[in-house]
Amino acid sequence: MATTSSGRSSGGAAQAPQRPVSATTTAYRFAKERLLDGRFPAGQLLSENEIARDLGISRTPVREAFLLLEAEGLLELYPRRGALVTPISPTESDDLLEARLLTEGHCAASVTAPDPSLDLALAEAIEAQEEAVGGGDVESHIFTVADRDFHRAIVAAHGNEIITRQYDALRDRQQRISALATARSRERIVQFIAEHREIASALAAGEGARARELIEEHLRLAHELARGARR
Amino acid sequence: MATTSSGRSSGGAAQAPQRPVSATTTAYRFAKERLLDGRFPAGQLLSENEIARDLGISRTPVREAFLLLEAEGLLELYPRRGALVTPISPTESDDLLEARLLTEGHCAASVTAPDPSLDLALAEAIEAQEEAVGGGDVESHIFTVADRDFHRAIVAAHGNEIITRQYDALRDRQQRISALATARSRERIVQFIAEHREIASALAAGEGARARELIEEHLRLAHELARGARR
DNA sequence: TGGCAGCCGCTTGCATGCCAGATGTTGTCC
DNA sequence: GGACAACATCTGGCATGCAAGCGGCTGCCA
Repeated sequence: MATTSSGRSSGGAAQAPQRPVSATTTAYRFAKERLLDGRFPAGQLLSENEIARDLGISRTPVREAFLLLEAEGLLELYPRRGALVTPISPTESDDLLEARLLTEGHCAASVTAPDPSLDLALAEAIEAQEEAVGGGDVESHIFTVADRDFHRAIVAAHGNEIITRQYDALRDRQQRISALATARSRERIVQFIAEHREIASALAAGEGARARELIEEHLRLAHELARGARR
Repeated sequence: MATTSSGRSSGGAAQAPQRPVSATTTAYRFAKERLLDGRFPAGQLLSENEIARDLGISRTPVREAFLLLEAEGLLELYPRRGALVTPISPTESDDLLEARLLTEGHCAASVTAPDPSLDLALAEAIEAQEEAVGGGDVESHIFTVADRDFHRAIVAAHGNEIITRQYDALRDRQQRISALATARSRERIVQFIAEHREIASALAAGEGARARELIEEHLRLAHELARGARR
């Protein structure tokens, strides 16, 4: 129950038996990281050859990674032409917001009694965010990761694996969009954290319905801010 | 807007420029079809070689198809061991029901005014089901396909591509489960069609909230029946 | 008879090579 | 000068080959 992301997890290393990491996984992580943080910008054409060369592996595993990324909607493969970084559709951001509202709202609302392990996960995520802010680390990944963890914990606590998996895919896509635009002012971040606290305490009280409302507000606000920043 | 399924569509052929169909796609369709209809039963170990031989292609495209199917949750790849047809978890059926209730209910409820093109799609699906029943064709795919079309139309009409895509994945997984068990008595099918009619007319009247209730009832009933049949 | 070591055959992982489709370019002709 | 045809060169699609991990079988030994 600890994988961060879908499929070939990149995070949550732990100290597994240290399998040498397959070349396919290497290529997958390499490309996905760049797709999500914007180093491979939407509309760019990628070539298997180039990435294979960069990584010192053959085209085969790169090709496999591309296939996976296409299935996730991050890449579009055009036969004998190349791999296009999926353009961000005008409605994508709205569509994602809707899907998140639906999913997170549902999962939050299903909380009707305190759940200590959820509370713990939320507390940890909040703490991580505060540390990031305290350290002036507003730009780093830390904040983003902790934000994901916070929201993911709510969904995961609901215990529906299928929904959780689909939710992870949503976050991946969203991360790519927000990489474009997120104007992270310190005040906003502080406010986000405050909202997280409120949400967490509603859940700790077993008040799922209230948590749902707070989450919806929170997500909408973030959405509006991002939209503003993108313009 | 006509693809039936996710990714490398298997249905909805239409008469595209008749691209020769890539070997990867061939392998993908071949395996997916068998995964969904139960000819590759849960727990079975598949081998790239065998399928490649059967299809008269090399292992490479088969391997790529397997990767895609793993991403869809239909297969689990174990390094150097083989591909295991994902076992059906005890909660999978419940999880799917919940996800469908959430998604379909949401999309249906969003209908607040009549939508002629939705009405048409629903009518067509209902008609196809009746034809199937009339022809005594209760066991055939026709009924299943039309059922999918009916429910999918409601989700697709909502216009959120991301949600629609995820919904398709849900249906794929569900099809695999119901292939196991669906006891199709004629009376039940007739009843299902009647319920479809009710849902369609609620939507035609722009009464999304009512349609939602009907859908929820409808799905729960089907779930219960399937559960009973599976025991 | 029970346990264990070594082997054999299975599997996939991945590199490589060949080929065909697609595109941009150049040279020619009007 | 503009249009078109042939070419050069890029791309990926897929077959093939080799190596290495893993499991089960066999045969030895206690």
